[in-house]
Amino acid sequence: MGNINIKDIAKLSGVGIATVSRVLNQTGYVSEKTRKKVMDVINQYNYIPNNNARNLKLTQSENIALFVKYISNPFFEKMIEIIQQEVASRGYPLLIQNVDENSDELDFAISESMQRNLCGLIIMGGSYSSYTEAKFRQLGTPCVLLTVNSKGSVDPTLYSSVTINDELEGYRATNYLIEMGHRKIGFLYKDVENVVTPNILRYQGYIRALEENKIPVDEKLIAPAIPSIGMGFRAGFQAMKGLMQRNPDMTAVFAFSDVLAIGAAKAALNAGKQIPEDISVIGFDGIEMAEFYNPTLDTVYQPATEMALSAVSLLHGMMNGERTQHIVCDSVIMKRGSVKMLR
Amino acid sequence: MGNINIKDIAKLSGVGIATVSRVLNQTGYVSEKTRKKVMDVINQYNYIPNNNARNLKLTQSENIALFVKYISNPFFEKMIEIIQQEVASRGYPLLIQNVDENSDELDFAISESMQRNLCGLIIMGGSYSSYTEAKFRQLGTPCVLLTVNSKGSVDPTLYSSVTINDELEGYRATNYLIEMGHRKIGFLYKDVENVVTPNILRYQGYIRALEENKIPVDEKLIAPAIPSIGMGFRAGFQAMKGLMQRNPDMTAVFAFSDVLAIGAAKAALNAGKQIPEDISVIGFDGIEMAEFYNPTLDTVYQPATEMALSAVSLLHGMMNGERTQHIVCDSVIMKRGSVKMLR
DNA sequence: TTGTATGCGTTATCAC
DNA sequence: GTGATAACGCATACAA
Repeated sequence: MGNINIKDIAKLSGVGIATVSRVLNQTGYVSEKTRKKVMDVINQYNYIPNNNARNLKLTQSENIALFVKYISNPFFEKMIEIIQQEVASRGYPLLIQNVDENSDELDFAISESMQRNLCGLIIMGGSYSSYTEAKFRQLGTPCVLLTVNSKGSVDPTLYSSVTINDELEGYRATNYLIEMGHRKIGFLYKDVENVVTPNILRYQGYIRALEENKIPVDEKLIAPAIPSIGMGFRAGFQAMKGLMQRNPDMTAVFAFSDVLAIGAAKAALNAGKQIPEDISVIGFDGIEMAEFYNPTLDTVYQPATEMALSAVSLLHGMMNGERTQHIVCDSVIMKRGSVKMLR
Repeated sequence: MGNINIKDIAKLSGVGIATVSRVLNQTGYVSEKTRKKVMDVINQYNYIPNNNARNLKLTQSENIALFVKYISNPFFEKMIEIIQQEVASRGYPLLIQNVDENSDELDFAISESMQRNLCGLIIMGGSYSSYTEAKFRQLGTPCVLLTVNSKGSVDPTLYSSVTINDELEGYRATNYLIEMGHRKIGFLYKDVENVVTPNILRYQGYIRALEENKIPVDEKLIAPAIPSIGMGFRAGFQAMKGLMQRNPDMTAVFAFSDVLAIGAAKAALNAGKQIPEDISVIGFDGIEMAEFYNPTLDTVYQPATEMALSAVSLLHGMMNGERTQHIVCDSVIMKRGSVKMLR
């Protein structure tokens, strides 16, 4: 029974209800003697204050929430862990909420924020669209967008963000392949209708790199992973199979995520190809798994730790009245064992 | 500003506060005309009821929480996703909480449960120790343990559980290697002092298989992954390096998780060994990544989907007054490309 | 069918 | 130093 409340504690320790509250919250004066007396009772009965009542009274909770679109994305794992630790170290509990594919992450965040009186929130994943100024105003709670931004369509003082320059990094990765002598470069991405996500931006970077190098863009080389299979290994595997069939002369593949890249690599290996001898593969994200794959995968490494730390730090700052900021982190191309110099 | 409340809505729609509440909760009678009128105002002002107040009043929330020890364990990913979907499909929001390494998951759950008036909870990961009857009684909320149990030290009507038989599966995996002709079998596990976790049970199964087959247990072949490095790929990598140095004649390795197995495989590959020609590797869990590794990894596949579904189903049953249950699922040894028949 | 009044467990403002 | 007591926003028994 968790039915024991502050009134019970007050009665049991023979003091007033306000005194118990003071002991609990270390606010106001209370003599050492009564403090000890009350604490004893609290410990004895294992009393834990009810947060709902507390939050209701304070019209604000001490809860920070993390909304994650696609919580099973391995790239998010590390960031989730760090965010959790950082938030905890600042004395707040972290509520993690998965946002399912069909929900709008900001709408969901607004709803949850109002319902739970959140004091701050981080949105990770998601898309660049659907973020309107009205929504941020309605939210009215410090908010940090992680890995996405609003593309400048919203007053930037309404939220903070931590991102990378997806278009630029996609451009760089493609350029790297081109510099290594590749011309027939496949691209694996996730097709989401009418929604701007990081992978679309990376795709744009891919296109730009080709065009700047006067390499014709070939539709056949571009493979949207089948949405129904999701964004996992299997999607990369299937997409790569089709890609190889359509393009026997393809020498390299750029996948918009490491997970997709690993699926693609497996498909190539299964087809009897060697990596990188027969086909080069580069992924994106820099998840640990890419490092331990066989062969070790080249990838565009996003500084996940730094990004997560920045996000929490920005949020904490905003909660203390500091200004919003928009941080764009640099990625690094990890040149390892899966891209071969041609000729 | 989320400062708009039920009283405002009542005033704005020219009705009483109770009527708004009735409209909101679809309880009691309310004429279609006023219902519509109220709904219009609600939509217009984007009113969202305050959950803290609601939960406080109801002395119970509609929140189900999932406590995960080591949320970054890839094996948990899929289960988290399914649990989230299942819980949502039953109309409850799911709060996911990571339990950090140093916290006792049950203590944490008790505290959170009381603070938030949870109506049900699932604990995933964690250890077999520390679960006492007193704690479950204090919890007083439907609770399902997933992947661990209390080892019979607690009245089984106080909670439900969904597990596999870790000792037996560890035994089977080892036996499989022995049947394939291996005798020098390394074991990779995570050493946690004085705590019984699934990996200790798998270790016991390993020992039993050796003993039953009259294979001497060799301390040199047993490698605890360094705790400070964690349970990730890197830990498996490092542990395997030491293992290979100490045992040049080792022909097979059984890792207590796929993640550890992948790290170990990479270490073997880096040392110039072929898998499975020079050394066989088998993991545990059956994460998707094992299937897409190169080579495809043999593993003890845990029915993650089934386990997650069962957990939610049991919890839901308990919330409706049904009895507790203790489900032990069967694992399957996936025989793929990383174990070789010796001679 | 609708409105009023009470209490859920806290915190904080007062008096004492 | 301490103890009543009024909110916080909502659901509901009860009266109308």
